[in-house]
Amino acid sequence: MPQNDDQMTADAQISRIKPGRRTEIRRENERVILDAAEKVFAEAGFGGATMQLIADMAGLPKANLHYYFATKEDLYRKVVQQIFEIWLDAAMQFDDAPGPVEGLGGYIDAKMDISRTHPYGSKVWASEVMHGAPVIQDYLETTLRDWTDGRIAAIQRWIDQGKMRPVDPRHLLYMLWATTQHYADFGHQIQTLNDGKPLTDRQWAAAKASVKDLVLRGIGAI
Amino acid sequence: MPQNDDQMTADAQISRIKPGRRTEIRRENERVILDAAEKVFAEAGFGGATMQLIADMAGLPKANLHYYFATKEDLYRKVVQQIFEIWLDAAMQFDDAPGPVEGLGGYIDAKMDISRTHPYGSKVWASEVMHGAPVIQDYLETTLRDWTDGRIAAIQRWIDQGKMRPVDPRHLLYMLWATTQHYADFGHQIQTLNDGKPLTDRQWAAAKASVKDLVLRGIGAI
DNA sequence: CTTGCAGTTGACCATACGGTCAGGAAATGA
DNA sequence: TCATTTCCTGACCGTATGGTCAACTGCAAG
Repeated sequence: MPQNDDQMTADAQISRIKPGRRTEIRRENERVILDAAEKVFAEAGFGGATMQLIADMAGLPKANLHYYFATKEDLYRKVVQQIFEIWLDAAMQFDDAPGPVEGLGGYIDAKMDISRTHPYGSKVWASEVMHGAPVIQDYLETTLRDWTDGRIAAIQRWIDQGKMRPVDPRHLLYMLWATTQHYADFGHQIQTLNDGKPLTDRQWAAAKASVKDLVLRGIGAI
Repeated sequence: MPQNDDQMTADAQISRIKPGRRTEIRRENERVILDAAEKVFAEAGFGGATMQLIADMAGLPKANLHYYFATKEDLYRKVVQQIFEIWLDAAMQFDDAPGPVEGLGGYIDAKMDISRTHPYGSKVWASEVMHGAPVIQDYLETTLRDWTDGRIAAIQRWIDQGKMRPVDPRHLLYMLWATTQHYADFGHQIQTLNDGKPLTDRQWAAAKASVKDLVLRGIGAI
């Protein structure tokens, strides 16, 4: 979002905004390309995606993509990294929560929201992992592993404090990931089973409520 | 690698077995090709898979694949259909079960077993759905929809009979699919978080037990 | 205005891919 | 044995893809 402090009639003055025209162009184009790439990679897979398709969707000549991103792999890598960061941000919900109802409930809410707002990203992530994580293996082994260990400890603490039943924290986490991401990754199947129509706001709310209810009852936190 | 199953010794005698040599050759080769294709499609996606790769994995010349399967799409379609049938067979567990503990518990067991024995098939299915189900859309709209409606009715019956809490049967089904298939589709991630080693028999048993426990407690059937 | 650099793009290239085909090998039936 | 059908496969082809490049445009500093 560019800041338009004084929106005057002539754009000659407006063009002289803070971040500099050059940087602005670069940022905007990278944004457009990354968004197009995310969608195409999600819908066609890495192998099925073509630079031409991404270029068409971004409304730019193919050669221009290669000016901003050296190779197809490079572009793909940036897309996956971007998703990973969004995905990790949702994990914040977990921290400084007094108990499982707030911690896990908030985490489910956040992840369900991401499944709705970033379905393409979730699919790219899923596809990447399914293919053996060729470009994010190091993330899995460092960041994700550390994060997972930390949350398992947090859950174990809640168990020790008697705030929930003694369930295996690891498999509980897997269930959260699987269930919340399912609404993005298998969104097409869900839509087909919903008479071909996307879930309404009300249906999304019901989905969130169902997931939270099932999980929180399952761990005996309600 | 040329096929040299039985060299000169038993060749003449054994070749006169029941189903006819021709049919036998055809069946065996189709089997080998389908298995190789399932693995390659799962690991590389439809777009990333090449007929040459599948041929190499099957130990046959590429032209031979096109003798048995006209096009790449045709081969892919057969792979997906094969998976769909295995997947539907597991659904039998659901039928004529007196209550949710046997019905849902048995279904979870069956689907977890499939996730372990047919991880490639599960991934191909997931990939197909994520890409908008270009070749199995009709299956989703007919067979899968009918099956889903039937199971929802069965679950609702259990609810009406007071055998479980009143949860939304549809979202419960989604949770079962998501959770069980996660162990196949995200198997690489799970393995990475398990110190890079595949789950042992004991760990798989623990996973099954955790999933069943969480779900059956969640629906109040235990 | 001049110079220089970031951004833009049509045309082009080497490669790899899905698919074809002709002709040979092996099995089957009479 | 011979004729016919099925099976096998190296060589080949048109196309599409990722990537390159040289020429061009336009912004911005001196």
